[in-house]
Amino acid sequence: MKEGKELSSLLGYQLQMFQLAAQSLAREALARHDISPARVTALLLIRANQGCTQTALGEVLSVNRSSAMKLVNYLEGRGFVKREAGADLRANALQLTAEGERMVDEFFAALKRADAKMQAALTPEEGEMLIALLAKARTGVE
Amino acid sequence: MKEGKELSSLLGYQLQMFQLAAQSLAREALARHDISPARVTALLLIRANQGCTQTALGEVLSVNRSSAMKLVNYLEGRGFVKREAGADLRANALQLTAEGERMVDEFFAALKRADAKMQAALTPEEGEMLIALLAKARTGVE
DNA sequence: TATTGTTATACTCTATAACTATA
DNA sequence: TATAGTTATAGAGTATAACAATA
Repeated sequence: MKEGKELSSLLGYQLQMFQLAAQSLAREALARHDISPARVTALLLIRANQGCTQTALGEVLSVNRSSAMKLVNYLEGRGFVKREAGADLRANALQLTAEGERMVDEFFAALKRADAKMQAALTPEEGEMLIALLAKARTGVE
Repeated sequence: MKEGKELSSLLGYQLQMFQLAAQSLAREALARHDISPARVTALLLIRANQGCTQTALGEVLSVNRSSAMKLVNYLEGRGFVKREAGADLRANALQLTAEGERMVDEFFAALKRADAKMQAALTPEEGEMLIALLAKARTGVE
């Protein structure tokens, strides 16, 4: 199957296609832990923002309150996250449990290995450049 | 919300986050045509590979035969694609209809506009570099 | 009044397994 | 035997709308 010049020149297309491959690698790397890349991302975000609310977490991940709740339900069910009472009694202050703290390091190491595979065809400099360009481009959209 | 150094340095994370923003722009750009970016991608692939099979289309898009079929059902229902008999009587040879040929140009123009917005924070050279790096990285995964 | 979390419900996308017709 | 398409069914993931508690 050819892609054609037009399709190849679309950033959106290259993004989508590489994301498919990247997702697959990340999923594979986490398979033995039986957790998805998206859920590990949530865990890493909670660790970097202890005490944050479900709504704030959802905003970063571009999902609504309802979906954020299901995400936290799952992480709580696995024993990685606990909901504590915060200053605002309406909101849950999210915290990692001891188990969550321990596992998040393992998950992150697995993602790092997947990351290396994603960059197999790139030099270290190109890999850094790609990460930097993605981060920079994102600042222009939000 | 902070991202934390670890998360920011993950290619998989930057990819996922930028993809969310990019998807949103592409969806917006196509909203008045009531079609998703993924379906337009399929249309563009069929145009670049007239006579291809559903299975081949699905492989490129990383979906199975069943999902590829639903995709083609939709495109056929919209009148953009027709299933013709090929040399292999088991397979459908996919072709764009006249309507499909006409609309695909409009869809592509809309995606081009979304693409420009995705690159708003980048110089033209950086945009080209990003596209090239994504394409190059992908070759190393497959 | 506005916001957080929650619940119930529905929609989209994709996967699996079994069937058919060709090869 | 193997492959392309099809069908029926099920599973994620997400969205919407309405409700309770708190701000």
